[in-house]
Amino acid sequence: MKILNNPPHITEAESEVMKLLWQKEPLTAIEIISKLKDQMDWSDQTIKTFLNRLHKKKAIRFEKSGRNYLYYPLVTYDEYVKAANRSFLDRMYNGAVGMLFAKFLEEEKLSESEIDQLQQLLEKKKKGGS
Amino acid sequence: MKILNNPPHITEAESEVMKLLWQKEPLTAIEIISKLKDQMDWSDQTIKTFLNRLHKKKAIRFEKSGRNYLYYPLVTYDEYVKAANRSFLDRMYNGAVGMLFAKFLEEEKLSESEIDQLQQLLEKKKKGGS
DNA sequence: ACTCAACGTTTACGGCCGTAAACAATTAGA
DNA sequence: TCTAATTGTTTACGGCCGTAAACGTTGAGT
Repeated sequence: MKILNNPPHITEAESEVMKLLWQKEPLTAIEIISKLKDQMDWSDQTIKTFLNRLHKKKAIRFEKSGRNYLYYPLVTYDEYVKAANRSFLDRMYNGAVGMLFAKFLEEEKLSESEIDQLQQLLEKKKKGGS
Repeated sequence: MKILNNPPHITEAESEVMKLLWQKEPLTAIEIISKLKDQMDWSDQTIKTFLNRLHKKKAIRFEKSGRNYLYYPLVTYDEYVKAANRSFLDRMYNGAVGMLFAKFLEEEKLSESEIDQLQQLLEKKKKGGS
């Protein structure tokens, strides 16, 4: 019995709206619009479009409380990241996580402490590995 | 003095053409078209379009040798993967490799041997870290 | 010299995405 | 009750992408 369907696809611009909602929920339209207007240099109309599209694809919902509309995310950050990761992993590495790690390790410089952290994560994974 | 510009953006469909060329170079148009026709169920025209677009964006080049056209990649697989990785890393994790690793480790199951392999890679990185 | 096949080039078209204007509805306050 | 502000909805438009038809060129063989 499958309950959770795949989260809807959230585009990069739309994700800016979601990021706000993942930080604090709910937000009013004014809050969302004014913040993104600054940060992203978007017009109000543009932001309204994204809110509308996100609503249509059921990534957010809103309630009206008097004159204010309150926005809530319906897709969690984790669902979003997970879906994006999966899709990238499949596209680029045919699902082979090992390959992905190897490539990133080869390309990106990691500080010693980052490496230590990863080693600890791997150790934990080895034991409790869920 | 900058010599290498960023590689052009190669879309998913286009990458199917590139994959062939990364396996064996050069290839003739017939080879490319007939292979993708089967594998991808694309029409000849579609494949020609991709060849053309890839050429326009300088991801491939071709030579005419008599009646045959020979295709060569201009973008290497490594450049392609590297650019895609960078772009994904920036988009999703703001460039923080550590975060990316943590998320993938959390989500994907790794076999014990894969974990061992990664640990070795990390060890090597720690010492010789290029 | 002419024709057919092998290729490249141009044009097209619907869908998604970033961007935004214009229109509609509703409600708090004058 | 009228108005202005707040917010949602509809429509638009150019660019990229997947998909493909139509057209043009050139060279090998007749």
